[in-house]
Amino acid sequence: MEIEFTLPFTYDFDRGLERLAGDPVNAVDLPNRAVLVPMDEGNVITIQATGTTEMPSFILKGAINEEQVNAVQSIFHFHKSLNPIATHFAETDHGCIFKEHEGTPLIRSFSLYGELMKSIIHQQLNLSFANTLLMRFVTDYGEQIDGVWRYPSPERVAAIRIDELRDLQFSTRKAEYVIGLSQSIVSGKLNLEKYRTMSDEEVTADLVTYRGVGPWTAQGFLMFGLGRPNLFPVADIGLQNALKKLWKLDRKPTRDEILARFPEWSPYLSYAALYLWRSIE
DNA sequence: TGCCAGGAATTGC
DNA sequence: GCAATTCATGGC
Repeated sequence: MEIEFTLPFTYDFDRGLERLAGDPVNAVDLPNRAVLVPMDEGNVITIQATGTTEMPSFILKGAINEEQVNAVQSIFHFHKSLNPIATHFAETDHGCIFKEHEGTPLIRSFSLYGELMKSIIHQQLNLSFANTLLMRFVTDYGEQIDGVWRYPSPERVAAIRIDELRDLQFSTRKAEYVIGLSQSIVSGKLNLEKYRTMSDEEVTADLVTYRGVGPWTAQGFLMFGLGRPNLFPVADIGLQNALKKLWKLDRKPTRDEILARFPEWSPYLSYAALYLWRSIE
């Protein structure tokens, strides 16, 4: 199945793609403006941009049914206009960062489980080393099919011994978190799909009961896993550094200084966070 | 070289 | 309860 379509709103696919390219697990082809999406059903869908930010158009190839087309359109935020977000930030008068990233979508992760594993692995590590660790995890235990890496199944990870991950340079705790969460999924206690219909607060309250998941990880999961628009991980070092730069401070902003801006950015806190992250990449 | 990194659990008072 | 410490190792 091959589909061509246009979007009736501003959409900066290239910026969205740049962000996806920062994750080495993703199969992104920046020069050709394309990305491969591994689907749960086993096939791979290709999205390629053919238009511009102002006149976005795309070719979608490889879907096996209408449901997959809808799923992908939801993942990429093709289904709903981004214009209200740009309008909102224009009115809050917070400058150049939000204006500059106008039309940049929050593209969801292709796997809820993968997003959770990635978040755990990224905790408290510099991005470079975190990505090295993540790629070791995926290449050692996952599989590459049709040019795209897939995360291992929770079943596979649940059976890993801690010392195997230690050999990949995971800390003991990080190994325990990754394996333990996978075991909870295998047992049926933790059901990530169930979160899709729950509120941000309900998902957070449940997620943080699991060892290895704190507020930062829960908020990241909501943003990038479920695509929720109104979260801002105040504990995030990257966001603190981005605000330090934006506000020209000689120190990182305090929690209260950040919280004071929430009313202006709400209900699009996630986009404020996304654009701030992009501003220091 | 020493501090920091897109945190969270554990310990100590 | 809340602050300090620990985890682990690469990056700069």
